[in-house]
Amino acid sequence: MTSPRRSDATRAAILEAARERFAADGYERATIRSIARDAGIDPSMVMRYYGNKEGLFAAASEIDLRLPDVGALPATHVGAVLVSHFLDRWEQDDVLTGVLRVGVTNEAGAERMRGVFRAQLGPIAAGVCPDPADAPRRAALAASQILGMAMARYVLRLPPAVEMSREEVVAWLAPTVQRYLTAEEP
Amino acid sequence: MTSPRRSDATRAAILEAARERFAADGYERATIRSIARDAGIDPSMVMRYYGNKEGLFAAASEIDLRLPDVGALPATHVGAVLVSHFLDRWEQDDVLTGVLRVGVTNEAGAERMRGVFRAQLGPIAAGVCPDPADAPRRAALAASQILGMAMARYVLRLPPAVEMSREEVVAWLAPTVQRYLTAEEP
DNA sequence: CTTGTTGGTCAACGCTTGTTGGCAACGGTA
DNA sequence: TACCGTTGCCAACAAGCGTTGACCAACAAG
Repeated sequence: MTSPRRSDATRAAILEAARERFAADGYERATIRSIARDAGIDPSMVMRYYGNKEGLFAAASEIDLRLPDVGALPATHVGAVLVSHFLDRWEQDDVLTGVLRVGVTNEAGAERMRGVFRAQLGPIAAGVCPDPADAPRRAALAASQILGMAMARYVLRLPPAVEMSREEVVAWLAPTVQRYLTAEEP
Repeated sequence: MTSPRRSDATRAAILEAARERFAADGYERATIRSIARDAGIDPSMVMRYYGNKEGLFAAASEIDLRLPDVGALPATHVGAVLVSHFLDRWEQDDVLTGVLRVGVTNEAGAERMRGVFRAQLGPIAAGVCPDPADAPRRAALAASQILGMAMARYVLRLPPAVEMSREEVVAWLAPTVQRYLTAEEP
């Protein structure tokens, strides 16, 4: 279909540099010039390939949470599986931290965050919670706990949150998420 | 001691405008010029009274969580009292949203956040948890849930989190915070 | 070989930013 | 009255920003 272009390597280098910069600096301080410098090309190339800074961010912030199919596993382990999965994703993928950072001061980033929440976490909640009608609420509760730990551990770096082991975090957070998603009442 | 200066009104106007701008826009997009315009004075006045932009932020981001004395109330209600208190504070005080926004992209903001956490939330945890040795860990867990809900509800504005009633949020989050602070094991 | 398309650099644009120094008006004090 | 520190505005600075258009080299098609 789409034949490979000679510039594909450059495009990829730009995207990679953009992801790192957005993750490390947020939207405003991640300048097109610094991204271009990291990618080893001229700033004007970024404009040619991605239109403007917003377009670049849109391209660099595609998120796939790769959430597992929770229908296939015992309903009592959903919390642990989800928490564990999110810790993995956050440690492997700069984009998550990037979008979180950007979403806080930039409306496009916040909108992207809401989209991911609705399209990817929503269905999970709908699949495991008792009454599908309040699936969104339950998804939001679970998201609040997971986002909060990501903030504490990877963005604000509160010392005790950073020092806790992976297993410890999972052990404490899993019951919470499990309850938010499946408990009949608060 | 310190006699009132003729410029106290101006200084206060600057601080108020700064708090609003930092809360609404974050550190980078809240410009000294826009803050001065809001305060109805010249940008150079901001420099004279607060040195530079970082100094202004430092002055505008003093945080007092006004946490209640948890020793005085039944240990089983700590979770509900804290969650309820934080919702109040977040809805009344721009500074909290401001520092949260700034802390995400600015190191000074993150440091301020860590300071508040250690000095104000830490003692609370130490006062109610079984073993004082892991009070910091428990405080971090509680903070992660509270911060996460603040993000979802007041910063990212995930629709379901915004639409939930205050009582509903308290009902769901209180047992979580209670468990993080007082449960013997995860 | 010529021609047209693509990949890439360079220099500049208009604008905004934080920050600085000069200068005029004010208000107590002596 | 004359004086001096305070308060405020104004104009400018250097630096950095996103963005643009002209221009050159490499390549593919005819």
